[in-house]
Amino acid sequence: MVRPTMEDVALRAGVSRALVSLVMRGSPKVSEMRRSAVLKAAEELGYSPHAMARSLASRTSTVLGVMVSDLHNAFFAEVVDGIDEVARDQGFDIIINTGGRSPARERRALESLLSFRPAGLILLSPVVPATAIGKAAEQLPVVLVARSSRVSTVDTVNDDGETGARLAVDHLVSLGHKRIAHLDGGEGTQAGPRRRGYVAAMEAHGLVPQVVSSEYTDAAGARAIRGLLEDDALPTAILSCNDFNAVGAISALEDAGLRVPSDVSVVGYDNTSLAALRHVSLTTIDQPRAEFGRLAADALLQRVREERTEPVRHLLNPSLVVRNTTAPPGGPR
Amino acid sequence: MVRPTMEDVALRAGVSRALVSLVMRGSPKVSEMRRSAVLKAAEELGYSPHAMARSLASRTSTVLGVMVSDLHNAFFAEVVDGIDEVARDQGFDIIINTGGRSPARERRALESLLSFRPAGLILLSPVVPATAIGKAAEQLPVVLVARSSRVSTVDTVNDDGETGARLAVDHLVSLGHKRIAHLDGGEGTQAGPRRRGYVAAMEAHGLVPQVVSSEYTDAAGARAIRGLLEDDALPTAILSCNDFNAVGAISALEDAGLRVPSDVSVVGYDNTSLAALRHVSLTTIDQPRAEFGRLAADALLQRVREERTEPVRHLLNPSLVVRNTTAPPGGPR
DNA sequence: TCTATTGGTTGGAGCGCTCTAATGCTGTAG
DNA sequence: CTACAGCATTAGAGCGCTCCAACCAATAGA
Repeated sequence: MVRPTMEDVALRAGVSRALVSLVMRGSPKVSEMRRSAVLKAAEELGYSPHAMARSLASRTSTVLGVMVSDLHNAFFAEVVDGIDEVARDQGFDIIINTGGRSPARERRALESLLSFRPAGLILLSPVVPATAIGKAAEQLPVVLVARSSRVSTVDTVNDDGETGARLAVDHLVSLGHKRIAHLDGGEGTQAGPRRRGYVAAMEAHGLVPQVVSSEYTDAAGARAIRGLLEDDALPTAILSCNDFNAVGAISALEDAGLRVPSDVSVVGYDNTSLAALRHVSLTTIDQPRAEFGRLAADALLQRVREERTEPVRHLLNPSLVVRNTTAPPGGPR
Repeated sequence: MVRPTMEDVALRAGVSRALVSLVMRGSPKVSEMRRSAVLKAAEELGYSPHAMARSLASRTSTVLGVMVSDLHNAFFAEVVDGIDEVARDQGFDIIINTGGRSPARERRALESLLSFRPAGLILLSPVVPATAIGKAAEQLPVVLVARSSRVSTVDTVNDDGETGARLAVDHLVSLGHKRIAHLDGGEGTQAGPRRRGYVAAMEAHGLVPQVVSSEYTDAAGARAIRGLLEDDALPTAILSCNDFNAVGAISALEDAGLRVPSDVSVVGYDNTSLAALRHVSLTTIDQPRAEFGRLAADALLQRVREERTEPVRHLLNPSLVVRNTTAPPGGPR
């Protein structure tokens, strides 16, 4: 249970600790003879460098901290894939932590991440107050994904929710829909842009927006539909704030004896794996998630290397994915 | 961008570095006066301890490493919740890393985790070879979740797949089903026990098992059903190897004009959030995921504290969750 | 022959912290 | 008055590593 140190390797290879250090860091100024002797000794002892001691001594770090606000959401998994890809490529490791959507837990997770003194931090849709983010940004480079910031030392990567909502409305209008309601995401991240995009697109088509208050869950989607049914205000098409909400909406529509898409069309947002299930087969808006991760990691590494000081604000274009929950009003011909 | 050190705090509070160290570790042998002076200085400077330096100096760690084989699977998120709960409770932090189901990436993730010299390691359904796990277990306590091991220094936490499959069969039989097929998980983890449990339960009821080769995806579930339809061998009930497979099966059944559960009953396995969606509302087998995490963390911490040396093998009982995809054959009365 | 130069190698300081042993400082007993 | 606890406090070594300056051949240039 006790790992060998550089000293042990040096002793075994008959060289100095400093030389072992050079070999471990792949320095070119080591003779081939010594290098192989050191590597052999390291191999035999099962030695691997102590990341913390290294980073303590070098006053640098090859670790990027990633705070995932919600591990349950597969959305973030794909962003992490993108981050990981770029990080690994550039010789950085990542460590992940999660706050479970609770500000208190997230704060703790942040503290924990910071205590490792990583080279930089990527926060995926954080729920902590902006001040906490600002404080972290004073200590190291920070990149935000799926949350905006005005702090000039913080880079951000977001999708263009307005464009996404417009794509959905355009699609529905092109099918012939005129009465299109939006089930709103309330306080959720990105709910604002999506709502604004929806309203703007409706008005651009000369249609009357109908924003229905809802949330990012399937229960909320179902509830919103039941409300519309009671008020006799059901439109011919629904644009949900996200896929979960859309699936809840579909379920409530079917419960009421209505068919999707013959009677009502439904569009989700996010293109989660859920939407792709044949059983659901939801028309939705796709965000380039892995690209989010890649851009975030790129931006962070630029800051780490001090190649840039002015903030970057990535706004990525979403795209429409047409599946089987949208059709012309009155059903497919 | 430069964080204050203990020295800075000491200077500001007019005490020695050692005293600051005592305060930071909550030692009782510090006068109230000095303590508050130190805390005030720390607060003013925005000081927080350097976890790596601390662990280097103390030769101990308060960090638990968690390797999640697949971040895309929400199953693991709930296990992590359980781990986090226990760890936090006992003053430990967790750092997460992922291997994305690729042995090579996972190996690297493991190395990275080890380089932080955590107090212990929890591996969630790892895909690396047993030898790699054994090697890690020589250096620190290791607990495996959703994967078994015969190494005596490694603890394991698994669900009892045989019992779970039996619960499902019993449920279907009690509804009156006699022809029940199992869509098999192939090489997937836990597929074996589930298959064995299914076969044993069928035989216990005097019924003929029908194992259909499939996989842990919704496409595979659909494919298996299409095969059964072609062969004209469709039973009245299906036990899928997991929820995704079950949803694929349902979708293929509906495509063929059959109704679930009137014509065919379907049972999933895992009780993922997918199963709970009203639109799916899948009868399934629930595993106590958070409990997995809690038990894993408990077991690990026991090893870390050297309270135990003989291995622990937790085998948790799953439970049946009845929703709307099962009914008596011939439809609900 | 003597001095530069080069490339490989090494000792030692120091990163931010913990921990042990020693220190100073009361207060009380002998 | 000295002795000795008992407590709060501190100096200093050391955790495993990096990095700098110094060092030491061996070769090249004068």
